[in-house]
Amino acid sequence: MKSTAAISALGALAQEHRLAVFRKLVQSGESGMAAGALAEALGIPASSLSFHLAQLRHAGLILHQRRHRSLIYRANYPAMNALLGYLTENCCAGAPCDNDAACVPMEQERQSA
Amino acid sequence: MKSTAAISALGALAQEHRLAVFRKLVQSGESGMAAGALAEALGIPASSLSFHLAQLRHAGLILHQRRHRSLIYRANYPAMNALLGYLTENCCAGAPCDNDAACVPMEQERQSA
DNA sequence: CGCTTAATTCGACATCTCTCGAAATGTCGT
DNA sequence: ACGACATTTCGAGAGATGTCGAATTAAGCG
Repeated sequence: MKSTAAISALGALAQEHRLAVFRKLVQSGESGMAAGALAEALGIPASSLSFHLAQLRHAGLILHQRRHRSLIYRANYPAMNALLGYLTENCCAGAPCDNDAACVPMEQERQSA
Repeated sequence: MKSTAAISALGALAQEHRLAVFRKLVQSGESGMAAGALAEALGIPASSLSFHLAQLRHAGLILHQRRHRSLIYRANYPAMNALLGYLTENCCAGAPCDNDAACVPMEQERQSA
């Protein structure tokens, strides 16, 4: 990961609403959440949320796909892993995690069914 | 770590010059670097650098102490660990590193003597 | 096609951020 | 105390970011 990409990703997460959105998407796992559902859950006006989703998307931290009339957003786990990797390699002493567990979707949500 | 602290830390790192400063301080290990040395190494005017150092300091990511006429800055490793911990816990699936290695100073710089 | 729902884009505004020279502050050597 | 050095604070301007209602685009249903 290049430092410009890291800066984009850090900047995308460095905002109250966007961090909340990203956390929510991580919690919702692979199935993700529709924009409207996010807006209601977080109490953010649709147009404001749309702005923040675009920022997260440009930073590569989230992905979206259309399902019927809704746009479903979900966390891009590999991107988050790359950010964590960048930070541990470049901003720590290079003594990070050597297991490859890292950043994976929260499966427990899905397997509850 | 609270999410407000995480946002401060993320915001502090989400800037070209500040990320460069922090990386430089990580590289320089426990001994740190003086503000002037940083300014010269990174080609940033003193007053601009001072502004960025203040941001990093307010975010808790760096520490400083006076040595003779210079102010020596150094990375606050525990703060960086806390940020990494926050991100792996809240923005990943809670399957982070379970070893406690994490973020430690780059000792190889010092032990070269 | 026309209607409804879902979401984005536009536009205008307020606010925060970054930059950097000049002035002020703090520290040391003599 | 004075001069020189290291750094910060001040101040003003340019530019980026966040907000959100209104208008627009897109998808599905009858």
